[in-house]
Amino acid sequence: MKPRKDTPYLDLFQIIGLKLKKRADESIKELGLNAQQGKIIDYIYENQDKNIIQKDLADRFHVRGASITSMLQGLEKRGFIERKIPANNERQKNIYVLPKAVELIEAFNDSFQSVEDEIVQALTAEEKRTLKEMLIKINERL
Amino acid sequence: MKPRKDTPYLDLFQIIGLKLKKRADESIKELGLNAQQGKIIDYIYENQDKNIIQKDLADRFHVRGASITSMLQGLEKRGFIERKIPANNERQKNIYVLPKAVELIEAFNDSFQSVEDEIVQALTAEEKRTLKEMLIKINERL
DNA sequence: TATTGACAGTTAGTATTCTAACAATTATAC
DNA sequence: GTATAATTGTTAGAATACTAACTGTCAATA
Repeated sequence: MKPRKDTPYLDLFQIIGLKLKKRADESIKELGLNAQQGKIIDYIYENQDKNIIQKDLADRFHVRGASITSMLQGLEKRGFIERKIPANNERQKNIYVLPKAVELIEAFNDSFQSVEDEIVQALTAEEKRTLKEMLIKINERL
Repeated sequence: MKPRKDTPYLDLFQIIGLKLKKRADESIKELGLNAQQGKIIDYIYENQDKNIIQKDLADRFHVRGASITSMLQGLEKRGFIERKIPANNERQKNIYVLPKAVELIEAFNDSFQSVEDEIVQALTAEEKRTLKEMLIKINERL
């Protein structure tokens, strides 16, 4: 008899990832944004002094350049961010957060923190440390 | 100074989840299916003697009923599965895998197994056990 | 048994991400 | 210096999952 195929890690990561996405989306829904948009605005806000470009966002969030284009066009149209072509390289666009978005950052960071807390609520401090180490190790090698 | 907001677990789960989705999709791409379709076909194959209905798939894979309808319509049109309304309940549809799909199951299970192995490649047997326990605990409470 | 509510699945329309092909700019190599 | 290659971002079109509204069927109850 052939050994049963089983992929518990793959399955668990997929399911947990899906659940977290839904929780995070739900938690900032009232702000008119989804979790991905919130995370991106926060990242731009924290790094806009470093002249980040769209490619940096694509790398950080593991999505394609075309997706970033589409997302940022939406956020720009709604007045959350602006994009400026820097003087030294006309291929690029630097990204900046506008006041309308800055107002929201604290609120959705609080929301994300709640989801974060839910994830590890059942773990001891020791377990949390171990888990974080393993997740980092897995992510690095993937 | 206000404490820095930080959500390493949320971020790591999202990134690892995304990477795994892409790996799994890539690994069975040549079979003309994506990972989700492969997982669903495998699940149907393993459970078709239990008279599973579309709702079971929605629950197992944490997607909406409408998404299952759309996915199964596609798989049915391409000859991978069939759906039959059972005699005892005309609201439901039982799902069965057709030979065309059965042929592929072994191939994409091998592919999924490779991705599974990549996830935990850098962990010891002890660490793997610990990780699995923690993931299960997290998933249960989410 | 008639009404009401729950359940299973579908449809229409929206949002997000993807791939592939492309344009424009900058870097590299000869 | 010029041709070639790499980089950055955009567009068009496809795929997938979502919500909300809907149909039809079954279950509960009064």
